[in-house]
Amino acid sequence: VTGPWYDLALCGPKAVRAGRFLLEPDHGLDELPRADTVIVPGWADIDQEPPADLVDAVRAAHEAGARVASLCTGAFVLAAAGLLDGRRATTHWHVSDLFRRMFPRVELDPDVLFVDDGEILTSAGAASGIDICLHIVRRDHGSELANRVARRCVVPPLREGGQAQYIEQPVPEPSTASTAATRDWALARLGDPLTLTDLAAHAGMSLRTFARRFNDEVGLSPGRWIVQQRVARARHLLEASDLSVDRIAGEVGFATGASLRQHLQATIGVSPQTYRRTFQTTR
DNA sequence: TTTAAAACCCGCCAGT
DNA sequence: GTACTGGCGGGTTTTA
Repeated sequence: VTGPWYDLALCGPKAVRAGRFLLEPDHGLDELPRADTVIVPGWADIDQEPPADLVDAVRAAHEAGARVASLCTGAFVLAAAGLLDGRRATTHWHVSDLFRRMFPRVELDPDVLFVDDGEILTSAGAASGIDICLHIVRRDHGSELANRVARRCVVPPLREGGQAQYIEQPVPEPSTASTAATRDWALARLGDPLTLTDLAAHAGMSLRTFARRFNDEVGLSPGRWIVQQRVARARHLLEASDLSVDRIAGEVGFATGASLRQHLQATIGVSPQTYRRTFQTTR
């Protein structure tokens, strides 16, 4: 199957400078309501009102039935247009406090890479714009094509975890960031059954404290982290080995092949066989 | 595929 | 009062 799958146009009121580049729009803002999908990129002057003509054009596009997505601080434009009122949304974690003050009616989730609320989508900091665009491709054309696009761009088909793992932790003192040793320990025996109780015992903490520290330091719960590590290792084995799916499942610590299938389906939306066919180097 | 048991997660709260 | 710990309940997810 070959493209083009989308017809891309850059729309804006005038040429804009983005760092050292000058972006020359193909169309004015009056073209926006004719689009199927409108993507609003990061907005520089977030503490000022976005231009009224831009806000109006985005609102008009939405009313005309367009799907509207924002990248990074582009969420401020969507919010100013009222499109996010009462909806879940996200933006760059660094500006989440300001965003909350300016748009209290938006249900802001600063912990995710992107939010898909049907016809309105918002994404977090710069690189998560790639995640949301891949997500849109996946929605429109399926996982297999999305994965091929990801592969072509040399990015992961789907990143796990939220923004929290990228936020600087105020006090990650090596001696006190003490789930790190337990994470190494767990990775070394990922193929064995590992329970939260085992991990907490290794760290010398109660279940509750271990889970809480882990969340603070990693941005994921222990259980999710373990599954994510197992899936990552399984993906590697699917790409690089000829082992059977059941064998790989056992190898990375899933009790059954069914379990691996289910988690792979949940994280990247494909079966192990499909994944292998897409990513295994030709032999 | 379905299902019951086990494990996990997280808000809540009392104790230090 | 504040910061942290850790047990509990029960809703959710995962396993077998």
